[in-house]
Amino acid sequence: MSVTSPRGRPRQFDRDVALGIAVEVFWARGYEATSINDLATAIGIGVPSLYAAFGSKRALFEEVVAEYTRRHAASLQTAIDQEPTLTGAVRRLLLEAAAASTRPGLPRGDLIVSAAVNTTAPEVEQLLRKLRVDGTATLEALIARAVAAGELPAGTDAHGLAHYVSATLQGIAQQARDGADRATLEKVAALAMRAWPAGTGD
Amino acid sequence: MSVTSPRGRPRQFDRDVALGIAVEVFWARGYEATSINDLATAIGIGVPSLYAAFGSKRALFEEVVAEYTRRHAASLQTAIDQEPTLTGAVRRLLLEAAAASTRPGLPRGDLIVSAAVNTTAPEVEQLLRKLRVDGTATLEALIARAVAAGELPAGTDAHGLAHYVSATLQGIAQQARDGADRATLEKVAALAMRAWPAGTGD
DNA sequence: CTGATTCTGTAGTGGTCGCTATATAATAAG
DNA sequence: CTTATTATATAGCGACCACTACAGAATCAG
Repeated sequence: MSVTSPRGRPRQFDRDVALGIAVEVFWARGYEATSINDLATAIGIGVPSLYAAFGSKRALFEEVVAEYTRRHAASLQTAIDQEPTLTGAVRRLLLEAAAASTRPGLPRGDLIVSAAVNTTAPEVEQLLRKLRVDGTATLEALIARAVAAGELPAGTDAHGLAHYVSATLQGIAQQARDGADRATLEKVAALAMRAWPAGTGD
Repeated sequence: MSVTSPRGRPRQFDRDVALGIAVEVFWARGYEATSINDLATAIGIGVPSLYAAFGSKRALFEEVVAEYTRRHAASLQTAIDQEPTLTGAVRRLLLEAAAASTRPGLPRGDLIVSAAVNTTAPEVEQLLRKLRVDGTATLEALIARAVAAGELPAGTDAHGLAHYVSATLQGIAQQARDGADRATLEKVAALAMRAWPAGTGD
């Protein structure tokens, strides 16, 4: 009963599959360098079908960003939920970024970091920038809380430390785009943890 | 005598000034988002004059990259030449990246890092990628030499450490583009040095 | 069946891109 | 002056961009 046939000619492709393909194309080539024609060809449909299903390039990209986050992004929230300490969560976040940025069969790097760096569409650039800045702010709040809770030393600079971790995460994604392999980036992640207040570990 | 008038109608603009303007426009907007028309307008000349002086968009961009490096880039070589230790040179490099990425009146971030991230011109992307990768390789060689010379501990992973420093440099540039101020990025640079083998200092 | 509805393929729209043909303006050489 | 040479401005080239008008195809309800 939940799947009642809608009226009219049925769509000849799976919208979710199409969205997944769009994620990979945008991830690999970026927002501006990906044309509607590229997407339609990769999905295997005509251009008007793509517009009927997703509205516009911008709207599709917004769906792509959400879907990418769901499927592929190393999540700060997941790390927090599953690690007992913030120190462990951050180390895990860095290691997962190294792995996720070099997954065989998937584009390298991070869509949020590199898909809209220098575009003629400022709103798209701003969309990803906001996600990055919000992530840093969330991290800063978590660090401040950990300091207050005594997990991290009093006097820890939450603002600087959050920006340091974000910079390292983005640097790892960039290095992956430039060809660094997973082992190298995991070393980068491990090295980065040496600057963490508690030292090298938990 | 060195400045003899060439034959024909003289050029009505200063080529070096024009190049400097092109550096700032490409630095601010990136390779692909900057049109020939944008450049000609910013310089204050017509499009054919720009082509007569610089050949093509690609050729102009190559000159821009060289000029940018000369005028604005924090130089590893300069840091090496002026600092007695590699440790000091790297710290200086990181701090100068923080400053150079947030200079008032100039575009934020680093042209080499962000001007050609996702383009339809693979050769341009490759040009900047090569500069980044070569920089990392140079750093790795310097670290290996410092280990051999006893400045850094035996067993130091030159490959991982070089990629860590490069990742941090690129992360600093990205954060600057996202709005981080100089003081914050200098804290990031200082934090990054805590992962350096010799500890926090020189 | 008819009629309403929705999707799909063809074939465009106007706009911008990098680049250039052409004519004219400005200089030096003779 | 004339002639050669170089720079400039106008105007436009073909290619691609995001996007869509329109007609036909495929499904529904009745």
